[in-house]
Amino acid sequence: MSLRIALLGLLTAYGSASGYDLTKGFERSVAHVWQAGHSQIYPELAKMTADGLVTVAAEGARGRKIYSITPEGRAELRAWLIGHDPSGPARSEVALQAFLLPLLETREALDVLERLKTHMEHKLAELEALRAAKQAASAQEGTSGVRFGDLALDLGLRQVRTSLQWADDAIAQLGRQATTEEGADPS
Amino acid sequence: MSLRIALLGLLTAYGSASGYDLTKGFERSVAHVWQAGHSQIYPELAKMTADGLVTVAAEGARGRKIYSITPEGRAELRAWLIGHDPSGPARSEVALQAFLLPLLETREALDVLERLKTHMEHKLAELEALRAAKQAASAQEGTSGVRFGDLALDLGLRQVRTSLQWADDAIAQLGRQATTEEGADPS
DNA sequence: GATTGACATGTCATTGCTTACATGTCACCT
DNA sequence: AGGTGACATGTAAGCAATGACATGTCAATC
Repeated sequence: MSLRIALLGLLTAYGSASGYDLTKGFERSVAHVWQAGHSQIYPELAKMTADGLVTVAAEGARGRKIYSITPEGRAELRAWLIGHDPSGPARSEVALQAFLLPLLETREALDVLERLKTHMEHKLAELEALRAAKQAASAQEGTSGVRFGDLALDLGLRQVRTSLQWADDAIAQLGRQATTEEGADPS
Repeated sequence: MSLRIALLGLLTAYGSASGYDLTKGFERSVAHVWQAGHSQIYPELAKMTADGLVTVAAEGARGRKIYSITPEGRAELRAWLIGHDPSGPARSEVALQAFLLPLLETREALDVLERLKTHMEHKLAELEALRAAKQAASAQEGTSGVRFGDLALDLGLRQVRTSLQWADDAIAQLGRQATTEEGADPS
């Protein structure tokens, strides 16, 4: 269901777009919020056309099909935004690793945490680059107010920073434990 | 793959357990980290038995099968913890709603944010209850140090708090925008 | 003229996951 | 004796998602 919504949202933002454009859109702006490859997008667009949520407005060069959203599509999107209670299945590989970490020896656990931290630093850098790019783009036009995707980007940035902090604190905590263990048990 | 890991992890923690026990375990402790119903767990246990990662150690009353982890299973779990780079597909319905929020009118967007906030407050309460229960349990025994699931619970709590903060700030920001709009356009 | 690479759209097999169906045991209460 | 509800294990249909396969156009470079 959510894939449909994401597509309808992008289509609203773009006015009209091809499957290819939307695939690129997923790689860029929405990537940190929802993911989908072209092999999922093309069939979904076909289904949505059959359901009357989008239409092929025009066909361009190289078999390019340009979709645009229909009133039914707009209604569907609106209804989801207003009425949908997010219950997204909590599935996080990072959290799972964190959960199981005490199964490892302290040294090994520290290594894993360091790797996780590096990973998060990369992600933070990506998101900050994205924000910088957005700000540069919006400075050119005189647009003001909250723009498409801004709130989600802010949320993403905050969450990555929180995760980083957690990793730091977890490393410190395990580090303390390791040294007291050494002191208590100098084998 | 991650389901296998979660099962191996729980099995290590419990020593040995039936499919039913593991299903309950998913509802309780791991719920905020990974989810799975019994219809996914039973077949997976069968496959893992075939692959030699677990064995049926005993059969109890009511057809109860008690599984325990094998050395191969332990190795698999260890290898994943140490070597797996978490790349978990970023798919969050909350973030998607946040992303698309500017498509709504300010008033409607504020309503959605309030609902999200309530939702997050419930989740926060759940996690805090879980933490309280854990602390009570560990106070009875004299266990010290970092326990199974503690780090993940801490991460979860921090992330929910961050999300709540974000919601509050987003509400404030949209609220300001709404009042300036009224002032500029008193139709 | 040939190759490279971005553009552009699709299918298919497999795996993961959800929901519903289906069956049966055992303890306790009435 | 019958009902309820926790215990216990499975199967099957169908949707969602991934990764690999497959095909073809067009512009620019070599």
